Amino acid sequence: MKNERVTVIDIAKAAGVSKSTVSLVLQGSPLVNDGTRAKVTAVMRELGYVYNRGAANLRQSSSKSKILGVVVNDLTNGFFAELAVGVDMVVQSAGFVQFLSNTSESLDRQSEVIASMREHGISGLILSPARATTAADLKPIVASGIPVVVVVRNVPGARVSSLVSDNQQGTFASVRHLASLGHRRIAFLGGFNDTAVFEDRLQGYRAAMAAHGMKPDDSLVVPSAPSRAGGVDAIGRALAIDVKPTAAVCFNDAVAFGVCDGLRAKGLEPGKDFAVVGFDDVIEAKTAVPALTTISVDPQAMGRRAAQLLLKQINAGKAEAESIISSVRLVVRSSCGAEGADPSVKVETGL
Amino acid sequence: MKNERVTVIDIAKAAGVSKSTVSLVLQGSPLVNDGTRAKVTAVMRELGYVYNRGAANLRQSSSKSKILGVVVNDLTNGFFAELAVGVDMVVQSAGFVQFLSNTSESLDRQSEVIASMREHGISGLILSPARATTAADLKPIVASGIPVVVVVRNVPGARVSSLVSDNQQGTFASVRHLASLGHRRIAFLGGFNDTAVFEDRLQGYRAAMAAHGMKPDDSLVVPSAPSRAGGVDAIGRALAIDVKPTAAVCFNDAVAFGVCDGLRAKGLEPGKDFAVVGFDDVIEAKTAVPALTTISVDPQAMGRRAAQLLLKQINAGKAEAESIISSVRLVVRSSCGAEGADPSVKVETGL
DNA sequence: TGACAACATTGGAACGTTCCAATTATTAAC
DNA sequence: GTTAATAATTGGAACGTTCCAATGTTGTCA
Repeated sequence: MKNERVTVIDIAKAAGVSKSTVSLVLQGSPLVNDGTRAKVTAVMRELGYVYNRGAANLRQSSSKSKILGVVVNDLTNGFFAELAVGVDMVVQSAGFVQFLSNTSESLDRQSEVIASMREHGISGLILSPARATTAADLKPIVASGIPVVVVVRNVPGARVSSLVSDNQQGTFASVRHLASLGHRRIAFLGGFNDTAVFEDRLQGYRAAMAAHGMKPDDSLVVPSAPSRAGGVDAIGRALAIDVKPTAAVCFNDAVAFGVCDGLRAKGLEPGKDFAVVGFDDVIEAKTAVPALTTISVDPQAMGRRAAQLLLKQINAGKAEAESIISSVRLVVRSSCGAEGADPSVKVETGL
Repeated sequence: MKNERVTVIDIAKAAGVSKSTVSLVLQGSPLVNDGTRAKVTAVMRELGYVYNRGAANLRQSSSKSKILGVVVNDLTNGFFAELAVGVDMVVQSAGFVQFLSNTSESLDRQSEVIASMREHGISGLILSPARATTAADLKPIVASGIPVVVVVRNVPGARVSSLVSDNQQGTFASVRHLASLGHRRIAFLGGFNDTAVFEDRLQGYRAAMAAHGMKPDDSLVVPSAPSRAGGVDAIGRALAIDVKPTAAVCFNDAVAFGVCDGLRAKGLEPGKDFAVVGFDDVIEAKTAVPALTTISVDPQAMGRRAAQLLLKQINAGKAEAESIISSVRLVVRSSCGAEGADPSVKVETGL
């Protein structure tokens, strides 16, 4: 009972039909008589038959393996865990199963796991790329014709589909909200200024500043590491300029928390003496003191959407690259000093 | 370049050897001449050959598929995401790849994903079982001889290996710590009293109470839903008894947060007027106000350990069931009213 | 020169499935 | 009662690899 696999031939013998008929039953073909189908399925159950997809894949085109690859850059980050759960939902209900691997931002690991997944015959890949991933890194898998959907971070120049959140819209909404509260000196704090995400968020900030009649002032833009420590640093520098800001749009929530720390260290109360807005809506944003006003991106919905897009491409048989920008919404809490003050600026999430 | 797979035969032709030799190279056999090996690998690189593990698995014993299954009950919970990352680390460095699926506590989904993974030929399974999983649910996969390691929650009666955290030791340490701070009336709050985990934690609590000369008093044990709302409820009932407790060991961190809420609602300040200890050390425990004193279980280390155990069993070829209890440690913060007061009670994590 | 290792290489069968073309059984039509 | 059409079933080749037994190639020694 332990060593011997039950195969389609064993079933055939026991049911008194040929292996071809069993195969037909397995695929739910309408060609086979209802009586035989019933007998065959009964025998399968009785003998404890387990379908061997490996063997099936060998014969069929590899795009029918019913395996997806999911590669994320940091699974310890709640954002990506949620994303993975979203993917998992639609993957499961489509009868697929997913390889999931973590790269910890390492390009080498990323290449390795993608290669390994290819050997196992994935029919598509969802990738949240490690930092500094280039189109060249994706070349092999793209050339093989396996559909790829890149999420969260774009890979410029790669001929793959992408699904990123609307960074510009996000910071635009943040600035608009702060402006509606009367702020005129609004800083943009944190983030490495050599990344595409930074560029997008900064652009949304600048557009909104212009749209609300504030003249551009680059001394208000203070990059830093996209971390809590970076936030402390950035607010320190921002408060050292001539005409001090009264509010800040931060690169992400981690920076925003750091900004709050830095403000308190200078005797200022975030949400009261200075308005702070984050980006991401991490779990702590809700429970922190003060609760953080931020841009929410609903990673789980993004995961679902990415999986749907990928499955569509797999079924279509050809990878027509498609770019989707997923909308975001402003969540007003207390760190901006106006809890629930301006619900009109909410941008609804798409999907 | 898109449709045609490069096979071992193509390599053989191009390199002027037989497919058998190419296969030998693939397996790193010492039989093959260094010159030929070099030529073959060169040709493989040149033609962009991708090893087809599916075909290989067909020929080999299925325990060499280099695929592991990982099934968790709730990936949105940071605890399990960390666990998965731990598993991923050792899985990757062993050259394996993992299927990862989420069951959302659904037994049906759990059965489905395990069946699906079996069809894909996993050589082992790490399972964090959905609530109410029984030995019968695991029967098919256990009978097939595939090694299974159950983590976090035990499945009584199943002949599988298990790795759970030391629940008894955890609550024992909590009580000891509270006793060292002078508390005599210590309650045990929250948790469904029909689960094995509840039983374990309660037992540790009782043992410690006895060990520190406090007589058993079941009115101090107040079960509830293992959630924030359950905690509010439990502390309400606990404060209604004759001789009120002055401290509580909570079933988990969620309950502990609820207990803090409930205390404040009654005008009591947690950490000052009443000592609270949690269990799990979720991320928010550090940042909450007051920061939660709790029992930390290091899920990532648990994941690594589970994966190592499973790989060991796969390599051994036979599944000798093995039970490991992973030690935990008390993290003293401010909710117990004694930040850093008693470092001597720390229990070091194993591994 | 022949015998014997040691080393390299090889053809073919096997793994469990799908797919195709071919076959048989059943019914319908004239 | 023959033919045509439909329905149900079937054997065998194929998928890309591994493994086994067999073969070829050297070199060494008597």
